[in-house]
Amino acid sequence: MPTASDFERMLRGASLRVTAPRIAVLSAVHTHPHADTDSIIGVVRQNLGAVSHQAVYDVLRALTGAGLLRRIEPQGSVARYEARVGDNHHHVVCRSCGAIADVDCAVGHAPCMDASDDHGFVIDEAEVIYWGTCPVCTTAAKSS
Amino acid sequence: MPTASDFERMLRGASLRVTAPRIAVLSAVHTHPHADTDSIIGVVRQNLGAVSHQAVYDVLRALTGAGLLRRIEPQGSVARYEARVGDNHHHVVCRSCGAIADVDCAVGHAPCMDASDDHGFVIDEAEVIYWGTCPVCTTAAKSS
DNA sequence: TCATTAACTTGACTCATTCCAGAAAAGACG
DNA sequence: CGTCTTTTCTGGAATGAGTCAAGTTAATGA
Repeated sequence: MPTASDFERMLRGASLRVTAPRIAVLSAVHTHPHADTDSIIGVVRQNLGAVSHQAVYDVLRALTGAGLLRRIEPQGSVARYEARVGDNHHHVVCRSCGAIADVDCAVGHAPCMDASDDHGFVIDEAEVIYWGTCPVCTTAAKSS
Repeated sequence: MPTASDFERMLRGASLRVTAPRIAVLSAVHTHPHADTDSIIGVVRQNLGAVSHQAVYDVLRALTGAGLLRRIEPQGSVARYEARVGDNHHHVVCRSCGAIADVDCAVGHAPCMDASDDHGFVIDEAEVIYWGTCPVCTTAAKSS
């Protein structure tokens, strides 16, 4: 788990100013992967006290733009954030409870990047979302 | 292009009642692939006159649930609908203008279905979105 | 044709996210 | 260390896609 000074280094590395809300948000996303904005606000407030929701939205956007965070928003869900960036990985989402888990890319280095017919598009990223049922919900469904 | 009676047959096949709004929505989505809800409302009203937005939302949900339409919502975009269902295909989205194009699945029958570590999830669908720049925006960027 | 039940209308409402303007703090520089 | 400039934070209002609820209308099937 990165420390506050690690977060500070990350911010400086991205030429972003170092502020308490930013460190708190970074830390919150690291400890709560795939959390939605509201949960992040809650965690940040637990650590810092009063922080406006606007500040958290701003920080999330700034950090996402700087590449320190990644924003994901599966259908039917609000925006969620995660700290794993730069390694091409994807997600499994549970249709029943909305749980999200990370999935490393199945097919090697730059996978799924081959569209059969790209219609002239210049493709720079392939985003994959697996839909299914998580272990908990699968068990619950069987026993009912 | 399917006719009104084709749409009627599709609705009956899904044991849904045949109503003017439903046929109009089906037709609108067929003629305007990847249209958002608002555009669909516009097209439907051009054909039928007054139709409440609620009716269109209801119809879209009913038809999506019945498998006659498919709902897609790329990040940063509102919900969009398309009529191509049942054939595993994906989408390319232009980062610049938001244009969407269909892409047939690159890797054969049930592709991308192999997550390297599924965390115990039972996966039933893999959704792929390619991000890039469409031909129009690529050209525009070059000439500037 | 009539009864039943699903679908549509209207209008208010929710809720994530964004916009705005002023106050505060951070970093740079002398 | 103190001032200046820029960026960030606060608080509140606004936006907009989508939903809820109650009542009316119309499709279906006997």
